[in-house]
Amino acid sequence: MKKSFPDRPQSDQLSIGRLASGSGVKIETIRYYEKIGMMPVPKRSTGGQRIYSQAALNRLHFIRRCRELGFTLKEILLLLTLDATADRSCNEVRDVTLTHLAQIKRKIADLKRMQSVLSKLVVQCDSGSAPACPILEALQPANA
Amino acid sequence: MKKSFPDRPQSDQLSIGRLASGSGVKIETIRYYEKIGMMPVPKRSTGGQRIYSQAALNRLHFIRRCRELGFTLKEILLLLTLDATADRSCNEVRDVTLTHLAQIKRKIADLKRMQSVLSKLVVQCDSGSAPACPILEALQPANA
DNA sequence: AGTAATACCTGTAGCAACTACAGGATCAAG
DNA sequence: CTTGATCCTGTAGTTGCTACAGGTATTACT
Repeated sequence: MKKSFPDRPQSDQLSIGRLASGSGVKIETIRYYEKIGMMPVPKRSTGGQRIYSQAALNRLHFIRRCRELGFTLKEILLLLTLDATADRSCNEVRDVTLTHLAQIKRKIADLKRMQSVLSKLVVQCDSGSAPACPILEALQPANA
Repeated sequence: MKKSFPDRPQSDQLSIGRLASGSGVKIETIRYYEKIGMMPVPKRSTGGQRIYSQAALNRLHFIRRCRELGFTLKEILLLLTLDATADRSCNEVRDVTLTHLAQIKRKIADLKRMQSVLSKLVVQCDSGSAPACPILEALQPANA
């Protein structure tokens, strides 16, 4: 009775390949996520291949976006479980995000310091005023 | 004739512990560096314990500073061999550094983007104007 | 229906740059 | 001479993947 396409049995039945191309997460990474418990264990075809639902795609999207924003998998798992818990978890989500934001700010500050140090060294290098390489000299413990 | 201290046999003879405390690099890390060829194989005492020279301390210092500036071990090894090669290696050192600087700039830009996205989300959260958690919603693929 | 080209499977090992044991041996000091 | 600190080797864990190898399933085409 159901007019299901043979190649796309149901619109919410996805092979791992489709899930990968649909989410921008590589196949190996999806299997890895399954292994470490980031993604639930999916159904299998009679031949043993993984079959995913739309919900899996949503979850993967969420994970990918969070990763792009620099969240660790642990943090993302926390966000996902908070999401499932629902209720007044908003504050906790906000806390996770704020903590993460603080880390980002620290990293930016660190990188800027590096940038400034290295830029100065390169400028000295460019001026060609030094007899030896000023970069190497600057990194030496002293002129021992 | 030499008035050498028993606990510091020669001023340039260092145990791995002293090398560690003197350089700020942990003992395990020093052994790891030896294993992967970042640090040369040191002499040993009759009992088999590692004995380092001042030169080893200098090298470790150099490595640590470069690490603090975000260079990878591979890059540092390159810098060290360039240093040994001496000659007109200054340009090559400059190239390594410039490449690294470009990477740093890219990282800063990425982090700033993250920061801006996350900050906006938290602000929405703070306003309390949303019915559900705006952070989680924003990360969802759509309002499916 | 047959066959070839994909796509998928499991399991393992590798990457960077360490860190953390376990289970001993050695060394310095009282 | 004994205690306690330091050191030894070797292995496994961390994070977040990626890359095989060697085999099975599915799909597309004729």
